[in-house]
Amino acid sequence: MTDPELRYQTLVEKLQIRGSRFTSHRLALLRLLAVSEGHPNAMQLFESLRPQFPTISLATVYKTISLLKEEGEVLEIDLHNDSHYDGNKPYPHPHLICDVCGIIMDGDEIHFKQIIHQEIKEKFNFQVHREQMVFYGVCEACQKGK
Amino acid sequence: MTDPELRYQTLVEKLQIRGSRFTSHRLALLRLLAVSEGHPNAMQLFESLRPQFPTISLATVYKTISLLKEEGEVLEIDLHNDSHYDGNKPYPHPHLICDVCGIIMDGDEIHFKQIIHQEIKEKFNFQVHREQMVFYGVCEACQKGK
DNA sequence: TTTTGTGCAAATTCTTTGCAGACAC
DNA sequence: GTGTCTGCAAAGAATTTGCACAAAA
Repeated sequence: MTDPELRYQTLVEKLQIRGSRFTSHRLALLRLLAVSEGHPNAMQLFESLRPQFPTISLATVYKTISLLKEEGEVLEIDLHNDSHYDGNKPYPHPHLICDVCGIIMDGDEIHFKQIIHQEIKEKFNFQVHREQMVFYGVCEACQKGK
Repeated sequence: MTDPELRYQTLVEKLQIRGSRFTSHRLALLRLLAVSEGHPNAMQLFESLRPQFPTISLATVYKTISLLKEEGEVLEIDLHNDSHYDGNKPYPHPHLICDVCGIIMDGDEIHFKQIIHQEIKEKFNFQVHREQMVFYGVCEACQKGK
């Protein structure tokens, strides 16, 4: 687990190098993305920031996310007609999505990645650069009927 | 590999049982989905059918796909703002997408599925019902510079 | 003061929906 | 005949874009 403050600094530095400027809205969004353990979509980020920044717009959220994606500092998770973002762990990793409560969990402790890439290389002679794995099912809490 | 004609019959039967009716447009779409080795999206299906059925509409394509999804006879692949469909192998299976030529290939001969589900069960106590795995990279043909 | 970021609204893209007429059965 | 399917056009939802103004450096 990355230290959130450290992660925030990284995001700031990446944009600094790029020559980007820092508005209060943008800094707040960076912090939110750096800290967030969840996997918000653009609307959720927008709604999270709105109480503190009532004039912020959804377009600004998209535009800043777009910068961070270019820098490889935000991972986009393509779900059905809905993109979610992970600014905390920007490298591809599996996600577990509960059909009952909708939670999106990280499955980054799963260690089959090398094996799979190897198998794909051998069977299909296909060179994997990145992957997106989403597992749908029922999370522990929902199984226990909470 | 399923026999395309057999697969077509299965799709027809599924809709028959359901009490659906068969227009020429719908039958042609079923055949296209059953036969297709590729992974077309709605627009591509629409364009494939249009030469033979100039009056067909995109809405009809979506509506019939929707029926087949309900019957579990079409697999939807959620890509970035773009859904592709597999009516040939409707069960979840990995896909390999070439960043160069854009081809979507089946990776259904990859045998790590049981292992992964087991690992997810053990590590997260998460019960997997279905999954979507997409691997992006460079296909054999494009590696060879064709 | 120059360049980039912002909010707004309009435009895009993909998909769904409502409806009157067409067609399957 | 009657109930479903169709094409069309409009509506929705997520995302992008153009632009004049605001703010950063």
